[in-house]
Amino acid sequence: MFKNKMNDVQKIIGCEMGNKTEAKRAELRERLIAVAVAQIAARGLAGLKAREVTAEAGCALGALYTAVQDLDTLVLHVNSRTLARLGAALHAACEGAAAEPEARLLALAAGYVAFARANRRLWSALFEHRLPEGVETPEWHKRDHAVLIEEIIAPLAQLRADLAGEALLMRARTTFAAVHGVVQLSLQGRFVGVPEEDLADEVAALVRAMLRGAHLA
Amino acid sequence: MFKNKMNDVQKIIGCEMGNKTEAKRAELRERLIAVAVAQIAARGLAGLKAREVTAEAGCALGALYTAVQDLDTLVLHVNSRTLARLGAALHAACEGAAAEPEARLLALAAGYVAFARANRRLWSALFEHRLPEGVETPEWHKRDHAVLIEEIIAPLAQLRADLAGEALLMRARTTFAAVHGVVQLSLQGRFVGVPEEDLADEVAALVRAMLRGAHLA
DNA sequence: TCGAGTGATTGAACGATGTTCAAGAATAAA
DNA sequence: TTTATTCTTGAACATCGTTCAATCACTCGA
Repeated sequence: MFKNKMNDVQKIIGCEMGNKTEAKRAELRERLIAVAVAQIAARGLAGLKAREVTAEAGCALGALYTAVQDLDTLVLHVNSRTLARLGAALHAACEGAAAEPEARLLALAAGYVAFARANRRLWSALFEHRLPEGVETPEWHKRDHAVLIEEIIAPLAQLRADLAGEALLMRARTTFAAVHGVVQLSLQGRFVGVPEEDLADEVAALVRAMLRGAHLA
Repeated sequence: MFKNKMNDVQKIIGCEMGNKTEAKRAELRERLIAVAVAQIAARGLAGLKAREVTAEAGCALGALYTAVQDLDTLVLHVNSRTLARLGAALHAACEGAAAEPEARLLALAAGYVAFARANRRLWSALFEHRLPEGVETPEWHKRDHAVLIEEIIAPLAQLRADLAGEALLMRARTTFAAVHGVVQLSLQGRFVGVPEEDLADEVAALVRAMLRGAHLA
């Protein structure tokens, strides 16, 4: 009866699964994610529909639920892709700047603004999306968020030799969150947001103010 | 044929409408808003359902669409109530602080953090809610957002005598947005957010850094 | 007071949506 | 080839917001 039944470990590792099945499943998942990226980029997170994604990916509606767990999980995959691209953009911005920590942090903030403007809907989806209450974000996706603060830490450490470890990490998070807040309210077109044409200047002014303040701490 | 038909102006002013009808309509709207406030406070914005709201308010499902335009419009009314309470809280925080502008801005930020924590879901709804694409926020609701930056302007003007008018307003928006960003990412429990127990301290540190930086501008 | 006219209320119906599932097809192991 | 297992399919289901024809309540002039 259990002759051909894989146990849980084998399922997870997938070592006994046929190559054809495995490959097709992976390819379908890839296609679904690519289509979802396109849909969110074109019509926003709320414009992502299970029926449209599967139709465009060339599979039945139900196939989505074997390729990925959920429509929510599909969004997480899309967000992971976006975070990877954002991470690359921030890394490039940092590398391209002068070595002084002030210049690096200003370049990072400018890079963040540029990426958000150039990838509005995909960037918005990163923070619009909410899992249903009680559902915890899977670990593989949590880790992908690290790119948002990774590049901040080194230049911030140079400016704040008194900070290290947890305290430094915390200040990096706060710095990112402050810049992010200005960008988000502006690009959402909120009443209290800064007009988009002034966004870059205001973010630069904010970063400079934070840096001068930090310097004297 | 048109003997009893009110024209548009009369409709808007409502002077020819019977008192009973008018009163009932207003009372129903009030009840719906109150129930919606309770539902969002209890289960979040996503937990607001037309059928539950109307059932709890004691009216039929369809009545919601004569009392308010939309479920979205009902949320706007809820948000306006929340903004009014938030405005009062910020005003009180400002009044209760010392006269020095630094103390006032720190008190405002602390008041914002306290309100957000004490009214999590209602506060979240202020920024979670999005109107369908292409639908513009009505003017009456836009105005209610002013409370978010009103109290910031005076103390900020004292610190930055070089700023006035549009430039001052813009810097007030940026200051709010920066603080808001830190609070939002933290209370959402995002990976890059500051742990909630450190939120108050981090926000205070951010405000102090921005103030010192602004001082030297 | 009364009757016609107007708008409000009702709840069934509609369309859209995410998700499930039984049946059939495809694949892998024996 | 045979058999067990998994994948695929698309109809069905549950749950939304919203509409609408029928009914009701109210207002106002006569």
